Amino acid sequence: MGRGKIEIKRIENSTNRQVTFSKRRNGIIKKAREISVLCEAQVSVVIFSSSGKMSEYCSPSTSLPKILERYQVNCGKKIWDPKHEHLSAEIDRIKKENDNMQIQLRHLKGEDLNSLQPKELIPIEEALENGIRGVREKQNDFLRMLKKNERILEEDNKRLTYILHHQQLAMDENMRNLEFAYHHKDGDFGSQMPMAFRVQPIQPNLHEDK
Amino acid sequence: MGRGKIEIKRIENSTNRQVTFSKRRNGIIKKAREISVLCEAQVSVVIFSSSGKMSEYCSPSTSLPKILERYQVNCGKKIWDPKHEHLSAEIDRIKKENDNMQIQLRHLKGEDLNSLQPKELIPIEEALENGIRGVREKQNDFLRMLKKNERILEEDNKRLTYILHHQQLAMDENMRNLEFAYHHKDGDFGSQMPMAFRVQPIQPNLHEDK
DNA sequence: ATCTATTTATAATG
DNA sequence: TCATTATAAATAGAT
Repeated sequence: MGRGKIEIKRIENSTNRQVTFSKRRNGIIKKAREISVLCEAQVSVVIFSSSGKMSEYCSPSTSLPKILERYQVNCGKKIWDPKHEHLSAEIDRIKKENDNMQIQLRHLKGEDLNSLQPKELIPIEEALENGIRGVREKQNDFLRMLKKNERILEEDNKRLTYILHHQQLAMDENMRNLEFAYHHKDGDFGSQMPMAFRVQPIQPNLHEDK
Repeated sequence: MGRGKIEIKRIENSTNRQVTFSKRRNGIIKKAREISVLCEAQVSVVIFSSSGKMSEYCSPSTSLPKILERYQVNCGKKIWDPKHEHLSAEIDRIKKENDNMQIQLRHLKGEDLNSLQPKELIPIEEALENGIRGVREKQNDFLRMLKKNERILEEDNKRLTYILHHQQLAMDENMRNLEFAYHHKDGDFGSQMPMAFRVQPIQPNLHEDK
């Protein structure tokens, strides 16, 4: 139905194929809609283009799950059975894996050792020794880091204290000079110098955080 | 498309409706087959007549479950049945459990410790110490058992050696008596006494087995 | 997208 | 249900 007749075989020209797909897909979906109205049929159409785009039609008053339900009842094919089997197998596989790990864990925790032969204890002992070595190493790393941090902070502290001390001395000197100057001009102006200007050395609690 | 145009609305005449259904159903399925060949599309069509009769088309090289799988992936709608959902949930649960154990195991083996805080190392260390204590205890048990076994075997050995020694003496005594008797009767019959009767003490290698 | 010559589907009929 | 056929609808190819 068109300017020329076409054979029903793959359309090689990709543009043509794409165009034909669009037209015919619309055609099918229109027909599906029509038959469902004209004849009270329940229709489900799902179409994937070669590029993966999906189109769908489903009669009003129903839904894909309902259609599938009827499908299974009707033709006896269990649509989901293969999927179920696959999932069940997967579960078995994972559970087995799980059990093995469970056993390994219990052994490492020193439980259920009665079922083991003396030779089987050796790799477990080695693993535990490796483990404890690793953990202790990490702990030492942390300790070293803390110590180093502490040392740096202490040095900072010392430096700051030193600077503060010298500032203090300088300020005291200034004060004395000011007081001297004002006493010898027009009275004790120096006594109005606010206390806030006096520097207080502080000891921040630097060792506590992180 | 026919002798007359028809409105797209329910066909009231039931015979007519049935006939139209047959024709249009064939038409749709033909079109579905055509588009899937012409355009490499994957198509699934399921049609129920008002009387409940089912017709189906599915592109070659695919199947309803596959189409539905893609459908779900595409539009996100969950159309699988409760059983399926249950299994999926189960898998998720077990996988999570698995991951947790995996992490625990790796930590106990002293791996992946960098992601941990110092405080988190403490329970791991304790678990490892417990574990190694358990393993060493078991090893000591085995050792004690072996020592005990050895002691028992040694005592047995001593006892057996003692008995053998006395049997030897008794047999030597008998031999002498026999030789004496035969020398004084009709010749040296005693020299034909087979050597096999002479008892050899044996030292079975009891410490090696098990 | 839109157009149109032609093919195809199908409504009516037997 | 099947075959025929006149006509509506779909669409291939062109623009």
